[in-house]
Order: sequence, then C-alpha cells, then structure tokens
Amino acid sequence: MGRSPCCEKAHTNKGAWTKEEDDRLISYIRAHGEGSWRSLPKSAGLLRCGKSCRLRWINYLRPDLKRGNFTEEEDEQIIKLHTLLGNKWSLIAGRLAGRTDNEIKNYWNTHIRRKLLNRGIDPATHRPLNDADNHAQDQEVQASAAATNTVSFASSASAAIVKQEQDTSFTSNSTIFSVVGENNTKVGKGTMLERCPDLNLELTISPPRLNEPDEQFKNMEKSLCFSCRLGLQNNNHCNCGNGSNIGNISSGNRNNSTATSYDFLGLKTGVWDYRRLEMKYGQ
DNA sequence: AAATAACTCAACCGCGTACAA
DNA sequence: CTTGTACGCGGTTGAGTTATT
Repeated sequence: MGRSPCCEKAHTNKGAWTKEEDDRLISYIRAHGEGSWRSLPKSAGLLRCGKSCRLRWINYLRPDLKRGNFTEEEDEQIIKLHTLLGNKWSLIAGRLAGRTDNEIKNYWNTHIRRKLLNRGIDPATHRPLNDADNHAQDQEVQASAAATNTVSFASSASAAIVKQEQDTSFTSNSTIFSVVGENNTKVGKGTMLERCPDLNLELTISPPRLNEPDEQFKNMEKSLCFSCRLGLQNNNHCNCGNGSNIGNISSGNRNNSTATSYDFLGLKTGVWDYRRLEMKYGQ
C-alpha cells in the first residue's frame, strides 16, 4: 500500500520554531484543543506540517511540562522502568509526570547510559559488562522453560537489575499474571541478586499455577501488590501498604471477588486491557 | 583568543498501527 | 476484506552550546 506524505512538503517551514509560531500554536490549541493535527496548521495559520506541530506541542509547549534537570529519584525511576520496558520511551514517560518521551530518550542517551556504564552495567541489557558466559547459561535454561502466551514488553533490553525479585507473579483473582525471569526461577524474598541475570521480564498470561509455590513466595504474593512486584514501590499505585501511597485500584473494592482493574504503568488495565498489551507488544 | 572536539536536545524521518470509508 | 488517512512512536540528525586544547 502506498503511503501518502504526512503533509505538503512544499510551502512548509522546517527547523527551529519562532516565538510567533509558538504563540500561534498555543493560542489555537487553547481555543480548539489538541488533535486533528493534519488540519491544524492550516486552521492555525502555520506553515508547518501537522506532525511538526504535534511534536512541538507535546515536547515543548504543553503547559504541564516540568522542564529543568532530572532529579536523582527520576534517574532511578527511569532506570527501573527501562529495565522493565526497554526503549518504550512513551510508556516510561507516562510514569514520570511532566516529562516527555523525547526528553527521557535524550536524557537516557546522554546521561543515564554513561551513568550505568560507570557502574559497570550494560545500559542495553542492564547486565554487568563482560557477562557473556552468564548470558549463555541463562539462554540454556530458558530453552527448557514452559511455553506460555507471552506479552513481550521489551524486545531487546529488559533485564532486571538487582534488588528486585525475579518472579513478580501476582494473582488477580482467577488469573495469574507473571513477570518471570529468563531462567524461570525464583529468588527468595529479600534476596539480592549479586549479578544481573538476563531477565526477559516478559508478562505472561497463563492459567493459575498448579504446583504449590514455596512458603516464602506464598507470603510474598499475599503481601505485595503488583506495583511493588514491579519494583515500583514508591509510586502512587501501590495498594499493599509496602509502597508509600494508597493504591489506585479503579474498581473500588480491593477485596471484591469480581474482576479488578489496575492502573498498570499508567494504562488503566483489566483483564482485557492486558490483551491489548499483548496485541501491541507481542512479537 | 581561536580552533575544534564533545555534548545536548529540538526537530525530523520513516514505520507500524488504528480506524474509517 | 481492502485501501487510505491520521496519529504515535522510536531512531536519527544536526544546529547550537560548552569544554578543552
């Protein structure tokens, strides 16, 4: 299928935006709201392509943008989210108020990458540098792991870094969602990984586990909410009390036996929404 | 002070996907 | 079901800025 150009290339400005263009865009969006990017430039009297307008608004002009330097907390949050999601910058940005995907992507490439390299961690895999042997071992074990329907959250990166339980399965009433390590094994509660196994951290949808989990894992599953299991203890979606804030369970009654939906990584989710994730991220 | 290397980040480009016709 | 359009995303580029020699 042929693809039409996103806009008329002729008669459009390119490069840096002028103050006047910014003002026009801001006042137009204030009056008419976001959206209809293709027709916006003409309506707003801008000689820009719609795509360019959208980008300018989202990355620079939006009033809710934070701007300014990233804090240490934000750094760590980005690293943690990148461990889970890989280069899904928009998803990562969704978890950081006032930050854009472009901003985070740039910041990752210019600062955090270097920071991780200085720590001796490969920013692409979150594994210690020169860890090829371990990787081969992990792959071997993975080959024997049981097959499940898989939601691949990150195709390339996705390796867990220390201080995070490898098996972050949680039970949502009738369905078990598992975020499992590549070697499909669990590490006891409180165990710190001394090295970074090449965790795939794929979200899997599978029937409830039949075999009895270890006692310590039963306890862990009872005491930690999904948010905490993802290593996001400090976010405002924690609802188990182990994190800092009251959670954000949208169905209201946490103990209700009916389906419960969670605000997962900024996406209002329930059982069906996980399927949407599968469609989007499944390979 | 000048040259140039390194860095930053706004903007661009191409592709994939959702959706309407 | 097919086709066309619009949008959103991730990778890349390059102009401007800062640091170093």
